[in-house]
Amino acid sequence: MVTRGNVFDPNCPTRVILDRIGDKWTVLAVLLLRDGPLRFTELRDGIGRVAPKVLTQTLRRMERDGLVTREVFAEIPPRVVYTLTPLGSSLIAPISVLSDWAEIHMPAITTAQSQYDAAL
Amino acid sequence: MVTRGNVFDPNCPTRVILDRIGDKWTVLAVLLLRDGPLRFTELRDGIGRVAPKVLTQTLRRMERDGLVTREVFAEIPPRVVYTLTPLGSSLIAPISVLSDWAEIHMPAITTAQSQYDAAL
DNA sequence: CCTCGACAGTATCGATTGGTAACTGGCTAC
DNA sequence: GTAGCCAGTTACCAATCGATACTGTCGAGG
Repeated sequence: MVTRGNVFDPNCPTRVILDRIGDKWTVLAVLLLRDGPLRFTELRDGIGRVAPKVLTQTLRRMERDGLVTREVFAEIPPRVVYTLTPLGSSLIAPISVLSDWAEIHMPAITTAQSQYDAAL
Repeated sequence: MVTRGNVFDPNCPTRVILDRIGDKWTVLAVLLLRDGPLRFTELRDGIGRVAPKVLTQTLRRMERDGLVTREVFAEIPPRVVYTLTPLGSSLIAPISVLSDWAEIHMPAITTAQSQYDAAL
């Protein structure tokens, strides 16, 4: 018997974790960092349209959760590099499965939506 | 070459879908419905602490996305049964992987958090 | 000399959401 | 007769999201 949380217990921290790793920006950040460390602007540009404030919040949370490391180089101009930790890397597989699902089933969902909307 | 979305395109609907299926309540609802159809209160009680309004919103969204069907029996007291569609069932595997990850790595994350908080 | 841009963010302000508490109607059980 | 079940809805409030503007330091260009 392994020590293990239970997502159906509202007081269990897995609830928070599940919400955290299901976060849109977190998912995209993990997928981008899959191929190696990136800088702040590289993440921002890779994600596309994200306010810097929100990206900072996301990355700080991920750092706190032990998913990424944040290395600051005291240079001019400043350089900050984000790297996946082993814990963060272990998320790549589950998240890739999820994003694959989203990409593959997108047409089915959009048609379901238009059917639903047309039935009103 | 299969028609397929790209989560890194901000204009692609996969963005929305990724956010939708990563939603806390959606994940829990899918996991609960894995073993068969459930009624509204069964879902509410299974999830634990969710406001009825929020659960309704979640279920309507899932219905619109084609993940669940909503059957209303015009009885007294009213009875509404939610069932996973094949599309919704195809989400079970990815989501189970995610929730397993959360349950297994919960200790690692909580220790990472306390280390981070202690370092301030 | 003076301004412009890069970088990694912060500050500020609305708009949008997420969530809580209270209410609905029709019945049934106490 | 009043209390509760069922599946929600309504009114309201707090937290969050997102867009825009700004910071400080430096090198490059005119």
